[in-house]
Amino acid sequence: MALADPQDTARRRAPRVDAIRNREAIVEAAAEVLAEQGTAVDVREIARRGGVGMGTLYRHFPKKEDLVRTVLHQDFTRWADSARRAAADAEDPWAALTDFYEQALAGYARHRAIMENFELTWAEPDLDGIRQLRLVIDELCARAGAAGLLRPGVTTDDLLLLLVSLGHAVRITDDCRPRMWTRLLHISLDGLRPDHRGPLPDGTAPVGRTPEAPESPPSH
Amino acid sequence: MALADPQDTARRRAPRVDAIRNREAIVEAAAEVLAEQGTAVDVREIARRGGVGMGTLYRHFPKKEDLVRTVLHQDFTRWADSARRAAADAEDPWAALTDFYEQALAGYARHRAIMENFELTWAEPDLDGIRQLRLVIDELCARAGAAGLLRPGVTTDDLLLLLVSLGHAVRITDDCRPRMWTRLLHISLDGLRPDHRGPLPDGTAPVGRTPEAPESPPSH
Amino acid sequence: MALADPQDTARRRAPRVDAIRNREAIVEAAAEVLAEQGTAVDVREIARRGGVGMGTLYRHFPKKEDLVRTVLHQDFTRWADSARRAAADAEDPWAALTDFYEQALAGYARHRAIMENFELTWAEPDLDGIRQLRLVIDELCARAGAAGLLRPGVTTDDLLLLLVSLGHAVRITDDCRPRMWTRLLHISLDGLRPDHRGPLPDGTAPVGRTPEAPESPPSH
Amino acid sequence: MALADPQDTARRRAPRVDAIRNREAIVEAAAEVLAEQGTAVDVREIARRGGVGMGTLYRHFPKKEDLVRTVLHQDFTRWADSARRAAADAEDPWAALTDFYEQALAGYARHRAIMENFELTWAEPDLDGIRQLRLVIDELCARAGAAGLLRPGVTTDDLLLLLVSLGHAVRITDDCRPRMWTRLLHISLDGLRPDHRGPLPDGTAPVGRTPEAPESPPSH
DNA sequence: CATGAATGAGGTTTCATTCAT
DNA sequence: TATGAATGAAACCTCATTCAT
Repeated sequence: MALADPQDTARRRAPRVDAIRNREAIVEAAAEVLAEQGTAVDVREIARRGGVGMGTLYRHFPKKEDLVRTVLHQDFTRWADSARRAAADAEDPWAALTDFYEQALAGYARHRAIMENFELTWAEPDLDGIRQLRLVIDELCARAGAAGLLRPGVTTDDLLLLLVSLGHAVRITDDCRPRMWTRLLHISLDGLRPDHRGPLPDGTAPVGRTPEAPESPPSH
Repeated sequence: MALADPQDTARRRAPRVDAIRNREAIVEAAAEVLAEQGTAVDVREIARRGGVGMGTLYRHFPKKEDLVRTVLHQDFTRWADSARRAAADAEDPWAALTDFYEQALAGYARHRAIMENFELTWAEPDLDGIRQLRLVIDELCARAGAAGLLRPGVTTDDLLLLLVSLGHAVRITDDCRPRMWTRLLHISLDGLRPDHRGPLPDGTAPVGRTPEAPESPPSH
Repeated sequence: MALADPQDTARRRAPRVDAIRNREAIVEAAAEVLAEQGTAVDVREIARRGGVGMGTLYRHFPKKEDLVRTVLHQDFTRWADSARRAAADAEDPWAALTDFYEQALAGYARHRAIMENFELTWAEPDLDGIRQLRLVIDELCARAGAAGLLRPGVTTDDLLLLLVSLGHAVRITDDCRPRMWTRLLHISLDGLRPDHRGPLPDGTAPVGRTPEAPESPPSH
Repeated sequence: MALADPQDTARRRAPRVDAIRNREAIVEAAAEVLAEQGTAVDVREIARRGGVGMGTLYRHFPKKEDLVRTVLHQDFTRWADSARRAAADAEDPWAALTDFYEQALAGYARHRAIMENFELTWAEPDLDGIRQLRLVIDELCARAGAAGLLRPGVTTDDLLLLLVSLGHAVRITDDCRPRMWTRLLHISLDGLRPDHRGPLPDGTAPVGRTPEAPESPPSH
């Protein structure tokens, strides 16, 4: 049995060695290109970089979106995994949280496709890869909250939105002012500290002072 | 010279007047469309709404980007103007600052093209319209700082980046969770308060705890 | 007024001269190609024969189907018109009917796209061009029936189906046995003569002798 | 020879037996799919339903057309056989003929590929399967003719073309007006009756009244 | 000078056929 | 020998930009 198995699987798997290599090459190439250029890339560019023909690509991923989803799922998952590990290593819940942001922003904020699709978190909340990341944040939030290190009322959604928001900041400043975003992160994290006991708005009322004549956007 | 010119053009009244009207119609239509749909919009849609032909549009703006820049310049300028007025009306420097954010985010964050192109603030810092907005923020920053209402070390750039960053948050949550962003604004503004005396990073060193193995993004 | 009009229209129409010429060239090329090859043709072939670029074609006809419909409408209409004229010229109702079939089959049965789309007569009965043709047949049917020259119970639908059916016969024999179909037409028309008083089935019951074990098609 | 061969292959059992089984599986699957969807079907669908790989399929049938021909040959043959049997059972020559049409149209007219390729009867007259069907019709024709039940001059080709022609009628009406075609069959069969003594055209001259200006098709 | 028609490269997807395993 | 992955030429359609009128 133990002997037969390798052969048996070999028989079945023989043709697949190439396919698997190709699939991986495609996914890898796509991950590269999607990170660099976002989801608007030409599928041919992916095929070219993966060293495969269009047909091969479309055999593995019948629609461009399938490929994009696969890559995003993979990258989100990797991200979530490494974040989980880092959280486990952290000294205290607050350090876990700050490390998470630092590493997320230093690492994944350049991934155009990830950042592009992060916004779907609210519009289409169950994109599978994002869910995993949300779980990580959920836990970070709970731990810091339980330890009394987090401003009361802060939710996972708040932390997630902060992440996306800062991710955008990273992307737009990264070329010219490489770590300028760390200042913003610092500020935001301080705003999350528990010594701010002022209640957060419920997401329905305006913040700060209500403007009497809420300056409207250009009339167009 | 200064005398002859107006007369000369006045004599052939039609061209200049029409041209100006057309130019304005184009810019107005473009402002509308760019606010709604962002820079990816079809140029023909702009020409159609402006009631002019493609040729006219391209005579005034040889490249799509020229038109986009013009519109953004205008809209940034208008924004800066209204923000300046609002700042003058505010009771105190802190209220001026919070009002500015609230109104900016409630109003201009829906302007797709503005938000899309805000990122050029750092990549291409002299987009003229943005400079004006920056001046307004500069003043808000200075006033709040002088009144001791702002955390030490906060710069105009920080406030600008916060604006862009929150603008992104608005855009991605606006459809599903209309005012969720107010919570993030609250948090960030609290982080800007002067009771946070911890120094901000200089934009070169990592924030929080230095990660020993700064988890890198996917190797691509 | 009479003077102004030409100028006025000229002002508006000037640019269109080309467009109209192109549109006509496209339709003409499409008519050719569709007649020859049916609706499966490559759009580029049409553009090439029309001497225009793809963009021009798609400006006039945003979808391939729009172009196909336009051509079919035009060709069906022409057909219906000429058939109406021919019917008016015919000596008697029977001659009108036989002439119609003869001419239809000699002329339009080679038009692949027309024949392809004829089958939609029942599936999608209101394709506009076909309706006109149906009216012609309706009249032929009524006249012949009123003159007692047509077998009782024959309907427009019967005549239309006969036309499509024989059209198919024409297409498949045309290359090798050019006018073989005339024999079938002869036979069918004789079957339509009023001396056949046997009632036609109502389109629900089997014809001839009911097969005890109605030989089924291959079990697949 | 007859003895050695089976033994020889039996010794290396796998190749021949498998090959035959595969070939049959392919043909069967193809018959199914071709009947359902016509010749435009994707080859992979056939391989999938047959449970074989593309390579196997292409080993047996180097071109898609080879497979199509094989299937059509088989299906035509089966059809011819069952038709022959039915003809033998029929009470009289006329019943044999009408039964043949009724059954053919009720059964095989839904076989998309058969109907599609029936047209090759004249273009490529020696497709072997069709020849067999032709023989059946030949006999039906001869028997009915000999019994004086058929209009003089009617040929096997006429009957064959009628079959194809009505088959087309079946296909295009089957979905919406399931048995409408029986009326057309009735009419055509009546036109074949011997009381129509009018000579049939020889397939070269126009039928009915000669149109003075034989309305030509669109000038293309 | 205004018009809007024309251009054609470029994007995604399908499928008959070949070829490495 | 069987497998099914790989190939790549089309096919349809869009849109920034140019050019004849």
